[in-house]
Amino acid sequence: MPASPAYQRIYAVVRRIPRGRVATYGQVARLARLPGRARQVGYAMHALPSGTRVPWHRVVNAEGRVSRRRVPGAELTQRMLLEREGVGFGPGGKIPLTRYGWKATLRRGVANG
DNA sequence: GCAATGACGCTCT
DNA sequence: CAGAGCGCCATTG
Repeated sequence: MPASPAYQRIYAVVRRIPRGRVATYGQVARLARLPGRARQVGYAMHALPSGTRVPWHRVVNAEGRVSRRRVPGAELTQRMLLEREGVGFGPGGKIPLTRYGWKATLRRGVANG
């Protein structure tokens, strides 16, 4: 069963995250035209199958940290994948979003900075 | 349909 | 900068 349309948009946005950068759940939600549904973004990530091509590991929370998950240790995997792409972690395991944050660019004629 | 859960974010202190 | 509280609402049982 295909994922919900909303999920498809979320995945589409996540796929646009460039390598070596990260986006926040809220950011992805807004880019997916689902403002305020940051939680659902996380839920969509949780619903991803193993072996997916969606770079879910490039999605972190607003604090620039890897969110705690139900399964301990899995967060280390995400961190590993990010470091492998060149994303650096600061003290406290926080990623400086000012440096590695994805500067989102909306398509479809939406003006961007 | 109802109640509980959750890979979150913003505001206030 | 760090911690606590409230709001958000789709998904799940």
